[in-house]
Amino acid sequence: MRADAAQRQRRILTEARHLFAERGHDISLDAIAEASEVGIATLYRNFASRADLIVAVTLDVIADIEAALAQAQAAITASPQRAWEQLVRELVGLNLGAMTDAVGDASGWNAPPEVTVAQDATLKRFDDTLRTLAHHDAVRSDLRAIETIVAIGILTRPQPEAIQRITPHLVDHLVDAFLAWSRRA
Amino acid sequence: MRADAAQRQRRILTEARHLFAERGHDISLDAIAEASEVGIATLYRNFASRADLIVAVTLDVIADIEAALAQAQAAITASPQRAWEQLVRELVGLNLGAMTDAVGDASGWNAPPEVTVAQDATLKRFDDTLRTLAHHDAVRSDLRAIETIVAIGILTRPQPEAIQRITPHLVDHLVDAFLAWSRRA
Amino acid sequence: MRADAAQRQRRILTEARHLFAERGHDISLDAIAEASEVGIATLYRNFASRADLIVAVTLDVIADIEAALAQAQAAITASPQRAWEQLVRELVGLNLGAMTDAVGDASGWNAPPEVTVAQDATLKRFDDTLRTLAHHDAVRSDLRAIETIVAIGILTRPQPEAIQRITPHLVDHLVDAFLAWSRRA
Amino acid sequence: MRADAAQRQRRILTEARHLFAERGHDISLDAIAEASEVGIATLYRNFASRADLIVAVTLDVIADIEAALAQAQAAITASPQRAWEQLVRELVGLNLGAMTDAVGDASGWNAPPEVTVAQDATLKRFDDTLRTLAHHDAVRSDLRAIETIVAIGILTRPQPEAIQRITPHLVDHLVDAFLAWSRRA
DNA sequence: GATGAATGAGCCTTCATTCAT
DNA sequence: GATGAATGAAGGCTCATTCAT
Repeated sequence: MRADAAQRQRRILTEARHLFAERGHDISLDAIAEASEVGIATLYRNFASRADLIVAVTLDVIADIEAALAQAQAAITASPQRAWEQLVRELVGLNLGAMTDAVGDASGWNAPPEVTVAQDATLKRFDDTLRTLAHHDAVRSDLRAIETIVAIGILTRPQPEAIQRITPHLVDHLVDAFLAWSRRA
Repeated sequence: MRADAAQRQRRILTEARHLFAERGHDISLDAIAEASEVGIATLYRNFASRADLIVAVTLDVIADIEAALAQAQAAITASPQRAWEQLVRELVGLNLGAMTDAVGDASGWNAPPEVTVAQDATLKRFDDTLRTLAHHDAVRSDLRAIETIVAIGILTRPQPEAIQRITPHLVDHLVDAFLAWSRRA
Repeated sequence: MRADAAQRQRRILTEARHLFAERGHDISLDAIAEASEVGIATLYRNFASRADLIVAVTLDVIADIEAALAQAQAAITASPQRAWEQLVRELVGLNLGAMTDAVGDASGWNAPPEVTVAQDATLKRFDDTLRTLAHHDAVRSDLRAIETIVAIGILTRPQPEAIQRITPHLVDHLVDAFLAWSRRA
Repeated sequence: MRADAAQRQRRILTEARHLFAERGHDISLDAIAEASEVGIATLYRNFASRADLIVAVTLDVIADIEAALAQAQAAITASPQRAWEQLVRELVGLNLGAMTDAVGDASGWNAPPEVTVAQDATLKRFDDTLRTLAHHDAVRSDLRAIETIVAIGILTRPQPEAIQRITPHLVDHLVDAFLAWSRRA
């Protein structure tokens, strides 16, 4: 049952991340539970509150950012330019915007220590990577990790489906624009 | 009496637009009524439902886009480049993102005819302007009005205050990036 | 409608007081709303939270205590002994126990200022009355208002109905016991 | 193994009794299980429902009342007065009020046969004891066992901590009052 | 016509109870 | 037999919308 439970928790987390990404932050926990095919109380056993669930999803996203960073760092020596582009596209794929959305009821979301600690560590590593990239002239030297993350978050914030349908390539274009800008001295 | 009523409706509209921009789409109608210094029932007399209010605000925004377009068109002869930049910055000032946010419960928002008609007219005029600008090499020739509008909407979507505090110039940078991209052949 | 609303608020308050007294503190707000013949949201319009409703009921009870005190003070000159007994019996009739019960989830109930202010004023007046009574040898000189109130609260705490049925006169006896004790030097 | 199981059941029972006494009737079964250092399912294996647990605790209390009675009966010959006072103080120490509280959701608690049988037996023995005591002029002749039990239950009902802090000796005083009353012809 | 009050549906959360290992 | 996990029903509370003055 241990394995079963872990798997279920994973499913809830994944489903939550999907739904935050797809339908924005005002998705109900009931909806997440249903999508995960569990009762609402099971969701609560795994995540003690809505805030806790958001924290868990955030940590999950941060872990993915870490992974993307590691990959990028390994790729720098081969081609800094390509490593940077890869990294950005990887981050775009993570739906960071969904978290910006989920986190920000525009009201005060005070990230708990677990999050800020992980966040700070990741941002530090990211800034290190950026320094190396700047050294290789792959990015402008005044670019900061936090800016990059937030920028990608802004660009990938969940959109009403209608909008996505009408302008399907727009986000790609904006990412291109950001990439171009990020490289300018 | 007529004037009084019109003024009141105007105030509600303005206040709603402000609040959508400042506090995002989950602002309550009670809050809007209070900010407008009218009873909730008066708000409902003027706008039959939340959706209707959003429609009205959207039309208001579209009117402002029209005005910005007119201004731009007048300025093209003097300097197409400057006219384009001015137009974009004007649109950024309109908080288009607030509407993207208000409209998009991500769920099905079917714009009513009034909106699509106005929208289509404005988009047409916008596309005309873009054509002229492209002719003067002020923007890339494949840029479309809808893309521009949505792009600026994405960039100016209301952010959690914390994020604005941490990366205060980011939106400006992204607008710069978009401008640069929009000019490339 | 003003009058109507005030009356409705009064009805909710009264009904809440009754139900707290009859069924104890874990009565649901839905039940109170239903007994008051209003929707749950109306209850919430009048009392912003469960805590607020309890506060209101408490203030209502305190007002009744004040009235009982005034009556007692007027009656002292005629017969201190009778005045004291009257006062105690009056307080017993107020169902103070219901409030002890409602207030005390055993967890921390921090009385808001409105309550403590009213409480303190009433206790002060009560202690004055007790001093006068002690002076006339109608009560023991070491008796304090707070003790009296709490004692009567304990004696009149809502009981399971079964218990009330089996020992119908018990509370009267306990009140007699308290009265006798209160008079001993 | 048998002994182990019995001990575990005993521990749950004791812990439940403690927690009912300390934190009132709205303690959760999870909390009781945790305090007993068993899983919730184990608690359920031993006591099929919350009601059953309350029954068991009640029987446990009744057994303690029996013990107190036996002690009292043995002490009567030496000094009826002292025996009576001892008995009352013993009963006060049993936290009968916690049970009144746990039992009484004020809603219909229909004591199951096991309880009524034990209860009736104990009440009978208690009434016998009272008769003997009355014969020795140690208590009033119209005092009944059920009244005594319920009275002590009322006086020892768990109070909000704040109240206990403010009037620490009150329960003692009320017990004194009851004792005095119980002796009057 | 403007207002405050009323309403029910829906959300987050807890808890007694059952199930599967 | 003991355990942790799963569940649904219910409670406190909010909000878009309607009603009565």
